[in-house]
Amino acid sequence: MNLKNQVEWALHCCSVMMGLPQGATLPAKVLAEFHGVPKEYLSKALQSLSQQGIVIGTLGPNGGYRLAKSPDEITFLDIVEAVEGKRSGFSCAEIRGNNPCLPKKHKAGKPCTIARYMWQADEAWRTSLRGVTLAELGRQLAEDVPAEVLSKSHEWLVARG
Amino acid sequence: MNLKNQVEWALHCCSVMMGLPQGATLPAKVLAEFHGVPKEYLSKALQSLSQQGIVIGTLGPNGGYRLAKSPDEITFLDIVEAVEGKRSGFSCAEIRGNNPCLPKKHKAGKPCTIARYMWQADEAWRTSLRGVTLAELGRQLAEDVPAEVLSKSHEWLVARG
DNA sequence: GCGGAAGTACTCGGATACCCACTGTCCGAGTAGGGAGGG
DNA sequence: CCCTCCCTACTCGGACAGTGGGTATCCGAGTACTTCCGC
Repeated sequence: MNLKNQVEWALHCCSVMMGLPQGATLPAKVLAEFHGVPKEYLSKALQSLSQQGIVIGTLGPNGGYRLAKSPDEITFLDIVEAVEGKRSGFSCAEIRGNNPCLPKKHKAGKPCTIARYMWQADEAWRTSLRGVTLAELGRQLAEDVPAEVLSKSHEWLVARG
Repeated sequence: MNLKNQVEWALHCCSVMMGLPQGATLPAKVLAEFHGVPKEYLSKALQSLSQQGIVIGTLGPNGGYRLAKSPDEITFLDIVEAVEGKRSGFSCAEIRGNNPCLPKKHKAGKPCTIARYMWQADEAWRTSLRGVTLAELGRQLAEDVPAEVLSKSHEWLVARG
């Protein structure tokens, strides 16, 4: 049940886009170089983010991506769902319906009890992700990463953006 | 990031094994018939449960599987982890290490900030699953499923076990 | 009639093919900027 | 000198192969029951 690598890449990309000056953009090529991942493949993740309205892609020279919303309006869940899809990790195949003792009358009452518990856990996962915004990530990064590295990275990105 | 079908099957199998008389066993063949799934493949899930000490497999005629512990000592998490593995769904590839602005000195301090948040969500998921025991599932099933269906299923299984 | 041993049928357990989705890559559509030419 | 038009180069966006894990299946190892034979 591994999440795709794209999820990790998308999160890191949003993280660096957060530090951009207002209106500035970063091309996928630069983001890929910065993270050491294949450019063409990373662009697929960015496309997903673009389709979900999390980032905005601009064409032409000096084009690229930038965040579509304020960092405190973008949660981890938004990014994860954009790349990974919104449906639950647990899919109920309704195998209880194969029970030979079940009357033909398709009761179709509540959803499967087991699935409910699994979805409940899934919701706990989503709630946890929903509680973390990009702004929060930015504050935490400022604590974890040396200021020098942050500023040098910032310059490196702006110079190439 | 879908979970395997095996997880669903394993949960359902544990659910029906819970109702067995003390010491009685259910062969994989019967469990497969009851749930309408391929026997040979289901047995792989049961093997995983067996290796984790959740169920006990008995060989020979009248052999089969039975729970290894009391239903209130078995959680959803035990079953899910037995089939799906214990490692987190999010794997950090440490792409932050590819940052060209990073000094050569490998700081290797805290783990990646982004990964920490993802693992935190993963832990919330596990905590939710850890809070549901088979006994709890049994109580909920007694509410959701008509008593007639439960008793007929019970008879059907005991007759073939 | 009783005990023991061999045979048998049934079970689990691991080893073996198949297939879809994630991974990785490519090329085309579209646009913004720059330069050349004319007024 | 300034405006307009065209061209180029760069960007994103969708379409195309390769590979690993999940899915499905098979056959062998091992055991408990049954049955048969000898005592």
